[in-house]
Amino acid sequence: MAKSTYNTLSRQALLDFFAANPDRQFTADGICEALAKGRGGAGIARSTMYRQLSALCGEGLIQKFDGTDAVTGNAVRYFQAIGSERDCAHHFHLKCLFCGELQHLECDRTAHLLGHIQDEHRFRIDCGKSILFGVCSRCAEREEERHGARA
Amino acid sequence: MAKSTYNTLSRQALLDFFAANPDRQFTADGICEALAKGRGGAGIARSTMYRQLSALCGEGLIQKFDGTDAVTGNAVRYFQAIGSERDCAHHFHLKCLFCGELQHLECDRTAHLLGHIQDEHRFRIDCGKSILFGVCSRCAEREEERHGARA
DNA sequence: TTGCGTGCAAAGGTTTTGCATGGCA
DNA sequence: TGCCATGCAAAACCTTTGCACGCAA
Repeated sequence: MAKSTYNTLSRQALLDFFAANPDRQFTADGICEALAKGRGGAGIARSTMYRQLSALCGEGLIQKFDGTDAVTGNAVRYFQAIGSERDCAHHFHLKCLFCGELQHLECDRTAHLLGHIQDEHRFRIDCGKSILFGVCSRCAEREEERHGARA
Repeated sequence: MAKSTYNTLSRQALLDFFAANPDRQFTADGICEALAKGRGGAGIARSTMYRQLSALCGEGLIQKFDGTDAVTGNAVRYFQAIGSERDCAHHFHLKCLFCGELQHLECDRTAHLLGHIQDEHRFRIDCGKSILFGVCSRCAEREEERHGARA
């Protein structure tokens, strides 16, 4: 089962990084920068980064999904740890369009709706691949303050 | 309000195309090919395509979202018509990972859940930007047939 | 006539691949 | 030692931009 046979420094650095940031998502470039800083400029080459990320996805340790870079507007791939304790396959994920925060929606009513959709609408949702975008409470408040009027 | 001042052939071709395919989504490249075939090889340049798509998004006539090309695995942008009658801002969208079919989930229970998430979880979901991925009933049946056992 | 829209080509950003070298087991 | 993983550079991919020309109004 073990696909990656070698436990290299790059692999370990990535695993450590994801373990330290279980609830956040990153672009390949973002991880490169973060690791470069954390290790005093050593860093990992882009090609290695992508190859390792691809391998980790294959092993099911992280997941990848498509998105838009909030700053540049470019299409990018986001990568995020898959918590082993956390059963991300059975709850929705809410991502704030402004700050990028990812929230796990662990909620009975949502779980019930998933059952309803599967039973009545004949559609089995794959929560691990589904992300609901919107505005979190913090950013909603900030927006209201900025615009003032118009409740 | 009218952003696009000119009603050019390209613009009209795109509007016609989206009107003829309200429930499907396309990559910019896919639209280019489809138009080239439909118009006997005339077609529209890529740059024009992207500029028009961008304009139509700005006008709210179509929406764009990030995804992965099923064949190549490359990251792409999908574009889809926004039905004027249909209020896509207030219901979920289900996309089948196998056949790509997009289903509008117009359902009271789902609408209630949206209210619940906004009130209790303090998160305002933007349905127009959110797509739930999974497996539709047709493809689920097909998969069962193929694998046979394991009900 | 005015100026937006178009097409072509070149650039931009992200991700992948080839090849020689280096490191894990 | 054998083989995988790494790094560099070049390529591939999708998308955007610059510029001159054409077309809608």
